[in-house]
Amino acid sequence: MDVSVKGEYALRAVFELCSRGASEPVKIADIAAKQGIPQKFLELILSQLKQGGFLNSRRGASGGYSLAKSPEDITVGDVIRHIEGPLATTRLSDDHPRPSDSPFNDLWREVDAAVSGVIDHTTFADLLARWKEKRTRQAVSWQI
Amino acid sequence: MDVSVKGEYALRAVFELCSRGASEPVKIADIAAKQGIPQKFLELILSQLKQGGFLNSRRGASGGYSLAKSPEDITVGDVIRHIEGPLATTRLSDDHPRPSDSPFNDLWREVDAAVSGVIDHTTFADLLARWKEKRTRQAVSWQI
DNA sequence: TCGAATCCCTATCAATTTACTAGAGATTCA
DNA sequence: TGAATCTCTAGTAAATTGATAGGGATTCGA
Repeated sequence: MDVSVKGEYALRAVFELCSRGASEPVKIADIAAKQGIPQKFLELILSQLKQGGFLNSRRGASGGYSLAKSPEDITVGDVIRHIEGPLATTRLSDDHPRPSDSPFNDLWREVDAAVSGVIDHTTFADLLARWKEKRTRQAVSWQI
Repeated sequence: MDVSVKGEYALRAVFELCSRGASEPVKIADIAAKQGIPQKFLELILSQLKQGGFLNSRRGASGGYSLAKSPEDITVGDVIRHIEGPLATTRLSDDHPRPSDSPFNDLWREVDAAVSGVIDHTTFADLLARWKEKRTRQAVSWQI
């Protein structure tokens, strides 16, 4: 699996929204600034995430984006696959076919399963929990 | 992990050499024909595999390529990494840095470990054994 | 109801990567 | 010697990536 910059921007944007609890819509400009993402590029990504049913949006003054699902119902795999398309380690195209009985087919299936095992079982609620726990551990070690 | 066409050609070429036992050097043209790989492209790949210490070569009439190691000493990971470079799911470049304490770093490490767990523990001897076993199972089911 | 703030949509683009191809040179062996 | 093979350096068309440009459509507040 290769996660493109765009893919990671999408994940960071969703994470940012998760980390703010539900509440008010957040402006693109705010997310862009907080996460260090080019704003115009982020616009495209957020719009795509909305198409995927991950986000809601509202226009106009005091508009912005908000989560359409709760963090425990969004997995990393969901977001990546929606942004990057299917995640096979080898894509078989019309131009580069591979015999259906190649010695590598089983191997690629194993790899794909291993990757899915991680990203499809990690929700943004998990990420947020780990993140918070990490931050508090750091805070404690500072005090010592 | 994304395996490029070039990467898979490299794997197929090594597999082809493994499947022929040791013996005589095999010509590029033969490997290309047997595996359906553009010959000139394969030349570059085989040369690169030689640089990596996987293959030996001999020029001239009756020349060709042969294995430099035995199949149980070559893993799929070795070959892919040598052809494709390091296999991180997200490469951090000068242009697209990520804070060293991003919430995703641990996740990417998990994914990389999961992938490595598969490809670094699969040798070409394994692939060959599985392949042979699969073929004989098919042969048996034909007879029934 | 006006207008400012925001999301929305389409188009374009430079740089890089990918998957090759071309052609000549260097070795080996018979 | 000369034919067969590997070796090396370029070049290249197509696709992808990571953006940018410039408006248009909504919404809300005053």
